[in-house]
Amino acid sequence: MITKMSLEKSNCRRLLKEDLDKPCKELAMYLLGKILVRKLEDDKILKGRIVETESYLGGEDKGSHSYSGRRTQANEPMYMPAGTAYVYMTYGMYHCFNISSKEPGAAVLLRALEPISGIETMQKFRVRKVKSIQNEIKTTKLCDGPSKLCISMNITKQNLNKIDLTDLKNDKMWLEDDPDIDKEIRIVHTSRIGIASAGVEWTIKPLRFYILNNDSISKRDKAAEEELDFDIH
DNA sequence: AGTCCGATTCGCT
DNA sequence: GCGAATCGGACTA
Repeated sequence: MITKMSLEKSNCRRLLKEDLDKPCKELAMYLLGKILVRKLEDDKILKGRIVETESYLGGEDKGSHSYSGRRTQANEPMYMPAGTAYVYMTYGMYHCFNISSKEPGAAVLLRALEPISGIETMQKFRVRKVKSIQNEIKTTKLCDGPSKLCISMNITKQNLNKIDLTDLKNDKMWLEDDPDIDKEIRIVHTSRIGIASAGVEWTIKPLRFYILNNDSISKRDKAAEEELDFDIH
């Protein structure tokens, strides 16, 4: 019994400040394959493997909330130390969850997770409010979007904005190494989603990253995937 | 105090 | 593929 516990512990190393203290783009790629762990009020544990991320740089990045140095109460977490949660509300009803990077004003948006555990609980959070459709959501569709993953893992601004994911005293949400990660994963680099108003130049920059052939991706880019194949063969 | 809009999702066509 | 839902907060005056 004791053996099993220590085994689990060594397999699931919690990520620390030094692990996340990386430049934004580097952090976005580093986070792929890592496990996001959420502990609910009732001690239920939810886990999902990070499979899609986006970098939002500071300063010159027209797609970023911190474009041209904009700094407000709402985007303050983008300027906080690496590993800080930046949760904001969008469209008046959804949340997006970011992790701040080493550079002030730059953060990584989590766009998709592959559900690992607590899937029944995620289903409950995702239950539709409309009565007409009540069929179960496919597991791969539970967290295949930035706001869907927030709903599934009960991530809200009120809950978790500004928490330090690397603080060992924080038991609400943190990151872990994935003991089961496939070492052969290939990363697709492509354009970001939903920032058309930032203009083409900043939309087409390859600042979105996802794990090739994963079923929980929000939006595949077949052209970029073929390019990747070409590069490798 | 008023306006404008979004790093989205969902249901329907 | 399209339009509606829905509201906090930045920005303008």
